[in-house]
Amino acid sequence: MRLSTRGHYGLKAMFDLAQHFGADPIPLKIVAERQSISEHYLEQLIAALRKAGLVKGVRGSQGGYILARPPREIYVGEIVRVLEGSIAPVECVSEFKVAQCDQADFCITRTVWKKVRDSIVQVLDSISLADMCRDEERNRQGRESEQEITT
Amino acid sequence: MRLSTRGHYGLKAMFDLAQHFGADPIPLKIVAERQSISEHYLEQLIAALRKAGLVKGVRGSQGGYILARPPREIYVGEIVRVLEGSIAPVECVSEFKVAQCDQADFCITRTVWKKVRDSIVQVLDSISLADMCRDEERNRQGRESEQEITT
DNA sequence: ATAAATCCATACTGTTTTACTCGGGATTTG
DNA sequence: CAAATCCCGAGTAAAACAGTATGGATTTAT
Repeated sequence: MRLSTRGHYGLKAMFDLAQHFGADPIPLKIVAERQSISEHYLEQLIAALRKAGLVKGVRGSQGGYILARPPREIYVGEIVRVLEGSIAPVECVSEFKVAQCDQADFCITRTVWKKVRDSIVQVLDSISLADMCRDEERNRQGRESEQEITT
Repeated sequence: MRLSTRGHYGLKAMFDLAQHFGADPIPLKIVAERQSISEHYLEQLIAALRKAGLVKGVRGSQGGYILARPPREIYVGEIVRVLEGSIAPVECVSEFKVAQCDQADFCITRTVWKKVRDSIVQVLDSISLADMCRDEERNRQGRESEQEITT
């Protein structure tokens, strides 16, 4: 019941772009370094995200990547779907494909997986990159005030 | 974001044992046939379930497998954990192992995966085999009364 | 105009996991 | 004793994973 590194790294990278969201594009090299991901590998992942319209690439020197929409309009669910495919614990409850299992209508185990899928979707589609940035900010402040107390 | 066939088949088999739960053990051959699973492969899965104390094996002719506890006391989450390991979309939010990621405390993407994990756990740990049998029964009756109307 | 920085694209590769298969031994019942 | 069944360990082909490698296209700075 694992995500591959694609979704894992991809979200890290998108979160990085969200944290540094602004007018200027951010070179992938920087993102890869900050997030400790192989640059070449990350290139493949971001290519998928670009084709899906989640980021824009700016070529040439001083180029880089920039979110195609503001962080508040990009949800984790979108990112995961692009990089991992349909969110579904087993194939017969895929969000996209039609179920080819002949007992689909009767199969009770299937309803279990559907419930799992729906609960995952509910979580992923309710968290935006902006939400994550806000949480990060809160965490950071929490850590800093702890520092003040102990210092 | 997929389950392997281990969890998928394993739940099917356990549900089959629950549906036919009684005094007599059920040969794996029957379960495998009913659920369309390779018998040899299922043997490996049920071995794990037996070692985990979820089913009991009865050797010899007229032998088979039987649930170690009544269906109402066996939850889907247990079965999945035995066959798939800790429920966790990424390793750093495993239920068991300690996180070895050095930025664990700070990493915001990690909190996303934690939320996903918790929502999956909540679903899987709230459905018992008895719940599934009850749903199956309801479904069956629904289909039958539909038949009556249309006939 | 050229060099550097960056994105973009395709192909290749070693390792691990998956989903089995195979062969045989141990135990119980009729 | 024979049949049915559980029990156990090894082997294996194919796919997926997690990258590498190589080089071309485009833009900016000097």
